[in-house]
Amino acid sequence: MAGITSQIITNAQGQVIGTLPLLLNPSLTGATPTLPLQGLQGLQVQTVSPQILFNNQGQIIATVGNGPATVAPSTSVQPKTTATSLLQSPVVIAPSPSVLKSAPTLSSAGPITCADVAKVGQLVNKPQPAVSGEEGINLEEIREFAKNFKIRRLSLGLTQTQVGQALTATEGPAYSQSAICRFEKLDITPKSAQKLKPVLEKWLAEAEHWNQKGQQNLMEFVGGEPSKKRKRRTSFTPQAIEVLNSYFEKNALPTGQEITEIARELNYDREVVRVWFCNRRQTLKNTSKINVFQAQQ
DNA sequence: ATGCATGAGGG
DNA sequence: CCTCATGCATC
Repeated sequence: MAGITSQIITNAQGQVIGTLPLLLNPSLTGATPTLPLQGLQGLQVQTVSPQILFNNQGQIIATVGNGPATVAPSTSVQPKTTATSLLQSPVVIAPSPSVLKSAPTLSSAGPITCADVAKVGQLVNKPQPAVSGEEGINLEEIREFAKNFKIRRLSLGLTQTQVGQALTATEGPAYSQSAICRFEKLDITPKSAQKLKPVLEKWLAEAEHWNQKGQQNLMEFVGGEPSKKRKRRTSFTPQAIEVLNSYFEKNALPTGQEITEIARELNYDREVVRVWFCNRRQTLKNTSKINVFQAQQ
């Protein structure tokens, strides 16, 4: 059809609303992700350009502007992409050797920065204290990946739940649908996001690889096991929530005795009230961190 | 997508 | 007990 080289489709807000499946490039079989992309943040783009986005199940999950204006003939119109640039040739980056097998089982997720990758020759002390501690995480990189992850996940026709199940089935860190959701929304602390990123990146690379060999390989992988049961979630009444919130505003960290009193007043289990405060504080923090990412929907 | 629950780690 | 990272359960 059209041999136009299109890339990520973004809207005026800089949000990605569509992309192209990268299954049509013959030369990239497993060397696409986990690439040491430096200045370029466009690992999501390849060549080709269908106007319909469909997953490996043959389902159409999105249409890339079914109008005659989205994909202009020779005008690679670029609405307002904030970061992603389209300076990418049809050829893939490089046959990254063994970058695919990394085991970030725990923290210490090396804050590999663009600069570091560029100097893989010597690998000396990193003169970059910028990436350290709590607020030294590569936020924009994570943000970029989160956005990408979702697009590619959808291209594979997988739901957050399936990814979670697959992640649990595979070796390595396991995560749930909740985690996937929160990651995509960046409704987590930068630290968590940084830890999750390599895991998802690796998994996604493999998933795309299997997808090329046949969707069945991919699907058999997405198994899923039943799960354990747990205490039923307490549901506070709107009134109780109001009272709790008012207390929280006055004091987000009530003492044990105060908690006891509040619990008695509302007639809820003391432990439940205590946990409510804990969660409230945590939610507040995570919500605040979002501003750091400043990229919510 | 989000609320409450769980558990590990730290004091 | 708290914080934090996560997840089951539920909206």
